[in-house]
Amino acid sequence: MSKKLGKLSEISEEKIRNFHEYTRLQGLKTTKQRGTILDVFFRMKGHISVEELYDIVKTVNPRIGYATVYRTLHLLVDSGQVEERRFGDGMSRYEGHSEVERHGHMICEECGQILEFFNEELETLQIKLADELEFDIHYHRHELFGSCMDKSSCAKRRKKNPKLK
Amino acid sequence: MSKKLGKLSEISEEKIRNFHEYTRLQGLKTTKQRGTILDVFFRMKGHISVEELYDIVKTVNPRIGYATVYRTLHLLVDSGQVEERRFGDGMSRYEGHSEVERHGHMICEECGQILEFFNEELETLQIKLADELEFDIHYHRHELFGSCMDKSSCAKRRKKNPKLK
DNA sequence: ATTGATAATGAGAATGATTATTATTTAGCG
DNA sequence: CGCTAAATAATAATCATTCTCATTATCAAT
Repeated sequence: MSKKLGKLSEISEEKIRNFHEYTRLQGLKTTKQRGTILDVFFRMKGHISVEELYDIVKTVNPRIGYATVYRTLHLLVDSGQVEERRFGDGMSRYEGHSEVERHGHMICEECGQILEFFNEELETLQIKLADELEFDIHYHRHELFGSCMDKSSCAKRRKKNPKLK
Repeated sequence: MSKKLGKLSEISEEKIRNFHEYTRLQGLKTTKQRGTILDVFFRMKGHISVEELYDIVKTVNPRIGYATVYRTLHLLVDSGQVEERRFGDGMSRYEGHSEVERHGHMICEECGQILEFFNEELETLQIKLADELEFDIHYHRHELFGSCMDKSSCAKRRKKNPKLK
């Protein structure tokens, strides 16, 4: 953390506090590496892959290893501050937070762009359906695959998601 | 296909016909191996992993290789007769058909049991939301993770999904 | 501040699902 | 039958992720 980074958002700071609270309760230790990884992660936005995160972490502290990034990300998920997502490109992506707590994604198969959506009615409906089958929802994943029809964006972003079929 | 297998359901037979129609149109060939794999696949139910399918295919014709199972499954997906799903256990699963065309899944984190659900209202809502963001849906994935609260089932099936956290 | 117990790290090896390669076999068609 | 492209089997390669283990760091108790 020798390098200076910009300011963190209010919500990110809270998530970092929650994370530390979690590790403390679990009897885990506070390390510089985790600090760096959290700092970098919560300054990024969108749906971040391990590689993307690792690449930036490297620029802050080149001695941090891949495994540590993985481990920290898992801890972040376990602590409930971050969610793990798997779209179709073969790797996990993590998102720290969003404007809305529970939301779905629309994934453009042309360019890989990811849009988020939220609808109260949808949430209610989900709970109703789960109740009918006596199922208790912890979290959900709602993904719509299709075309975003945003020509300029499609062309631009395709390159960044070559694996997306 | 030397081994005799039970009868195929009406819908499975149709899917097999559709598959052959697809391969014919694509100029692809009909092989014994694919025949065997289809026969076995459509007699299985639920959300089938490549390994599960391969294990049974082996008992019918031990000379069939892993790669052929993968290739055939991909063809089945391409032909639109089968859907590929990825839940959280690290491998793809395939489902041939369901009572309902478009449906979601409730996945029990305790035991790995997968329930299916369908709701017309949900479908309509999805389309409405997509329209608002000018998004054209090709297919969707709607998964609710939680607990099925089916004690006996939970205990029984946990063994089969050791990876499920 | 030092120690001791234990968690964390880093580097690289290992894993496991999936894909690619390649030599050989087979289907489909004249 | 005989040709040609596609398919197969076996195996190597790939790639994200996890594990191993020797070393280092944290932190509570001394």
